[in-house]
Order: sequence, then structure tokens, then C-alpha cells
Amino acid sequence: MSAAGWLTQAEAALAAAGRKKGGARRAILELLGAESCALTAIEIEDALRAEPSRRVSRASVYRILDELEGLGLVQRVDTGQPRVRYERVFEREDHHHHLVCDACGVVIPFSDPALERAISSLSERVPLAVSEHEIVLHGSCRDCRTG
Amino acid sequence: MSAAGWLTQAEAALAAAGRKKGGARRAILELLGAESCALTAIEIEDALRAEPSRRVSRASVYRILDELEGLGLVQRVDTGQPRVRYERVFEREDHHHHLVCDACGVVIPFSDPALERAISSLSERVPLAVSEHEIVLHGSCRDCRTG
DNA sequence: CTTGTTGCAAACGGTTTGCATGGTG
DNA sequence: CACCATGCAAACCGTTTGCAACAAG
Repeated sequence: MSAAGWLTQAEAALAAAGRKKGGARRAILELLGAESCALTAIEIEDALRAEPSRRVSRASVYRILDELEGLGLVQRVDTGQPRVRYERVFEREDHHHHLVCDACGVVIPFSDPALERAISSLSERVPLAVSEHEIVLHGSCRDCRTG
Repeated sequence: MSAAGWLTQAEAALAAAGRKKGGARRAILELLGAESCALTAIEIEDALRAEPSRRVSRASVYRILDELEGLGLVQRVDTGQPRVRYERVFEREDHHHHLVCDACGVVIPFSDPALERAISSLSERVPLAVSEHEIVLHGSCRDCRTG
């Protein structure tokens, strides 16, 4: 799904849920639509604060992220860092997971078809109706090994 | 690695690091050694409180878990729930990952050789020196689907 | 005007830290 | 007797909530 497609779909889903259009939500939708990987609530707040016309209170950031998660438009990403990250939900072609550098904290997306195959076959053999999966590889990135 | 082996190894590592033996740490080591899956700090505190002779303050639980993590004896497990879980580090034969029921919060361990193969092959193709990986499958457990 | 939306500030809850006491080697 | 270990209570910090002012339909 393209970024623009996601934005359109998100607005449709919100309208269908009977939500009105507010400036805070629009700013967050546009930011997430343009961003390809996971951000924390505070990163979102800071990014929006950079454009004075788009200041959004922290409470609204959390409220809106929670609402979007409930509608299946955004998903939480738990990287083992003390702050939860959020990113828009991707269709198959954009589905990915995350590499986390434990030294500098950078988060890098990756995808791997073989891994997805292993997960999906596994999901059928497990005592849980699997709805989502999350994979995080920890290690050190190039900069941190070199530096 | 057997539970007993882990306990022995842990005590050796602590001695090598010049640590003295205290009652709080011993209680936590024995609890983790006997437990096969991940616990939260509060679960650990509660389990120890059940035996009056082993009461351990919450601060000590966190301090000791942090220390054990630093020595590579314990690892954090991030399940997406608001509390971090900890479990002893396993050798290959006991290596496992986790299923999380998003409805009731129960955490169930599982292991899958095919998945491990996919991960290890993937680790070589990725721009990060991978030291650990964490896989969490979310869904609903049998009880929550039925109930 | 009815109902969702937002900002502010206070409340929350898990985790961490400062400090004084107690135990180990 | 030097230093680690522990408990207690306060501090922290990311996140959530109550409330009153606003804006969309």
C-alpha cells in the first residue's frame, strides 16, 4: 500500500466510524503516512512541534495513536526500548520487521519472505489463534561497531 | 542447560565478578532457576513474598535482575504488555519464544527449528551484527476463544 | 445544538535512585 | 573494617485521564 493510499484509507475508516475531522488527527495521519518506519509518541510530538501550525498536545498524540490502533490503521512496535513505537499498518508488499541497535537505539526495517513462510506455517501448529507476529533482531549496527 | 546447571553457572559468574552472597539474590536465583518461562518483576516479588523467609524488596528485585542481565544470565522478554518480563538465558536445547494472548495476557513458550533456521540465515544478510532475536506471536488462546 | 476533538495539568504505574542500615569476606 | 547487599521511600518518566473550552456536522 502506498503512503497516499494509507492516508486515504485511514480517512475513510475514520469517517465510517463517525469521527469528525480535527487538526491534530490530520497532522498525525500525514506524518505517519509519510513515515515508513516506527516512531515513538514523543518523536511524533517533536516532529509536529517543528511546524508551529501543527503543534499537537502529547495527550492527543496518545489518544489518536490509540484510536488508530483500534481501527487497525496503526500498530505498536515493541523494540525492547523503554518507549513504544507506532507505525502505519502495511499491506503484504510492505510488511516488515525491525532491527534494533542496542548501542545507539536506531531502528531499521527489514523484510524476509523465508521468515514469513516459517512464521505462517508455524502459526498453524500452535495453541493460539495467531493474529499478529512481531520479530525484533537485536545487535550492533555498522556505525556502532566501527566507531 | 538444566535449571540446576544454570544456578551453578550463575553463582560462579557472580563470584567471579566479586559479588558477595546475599539472601535476596539467592532467592531470586532459585526462583528463576526453577521457572521455565518469563516472569515480570512484580510476579517475582509476589512469588517470593509467599514465603515469608524470602521477602525481597521491589528495588532489590529490579537491581538484581539488571545485574543478572548484565552478566548474560537473564534476558528481558518484551511481550507488548506494559511490564517487562525476565527469564534465565537458555542454551540451544531450551531456546524458545513466546505466544501472547492479547485477551487474557497469558504467555506461552514455544520453539520451532524451522523458524530458527530462517532467523539464522537471515542474520547473515542483514546490516547489523545480530546478537539476539525476539519473536512474539499475538493472538487469542483457547480459553479466550471459547469463553 | 449535539457530539466528537483538543489542550492543559494532574494522576498513574512500572522502574530507578538516594541514602542509611546490615551482612559478607 | 572495607565494601557489597538490601530495604525504604522518594524521584522519574512514559502514558493515561478528568475536565473545560472548541469545532465539526
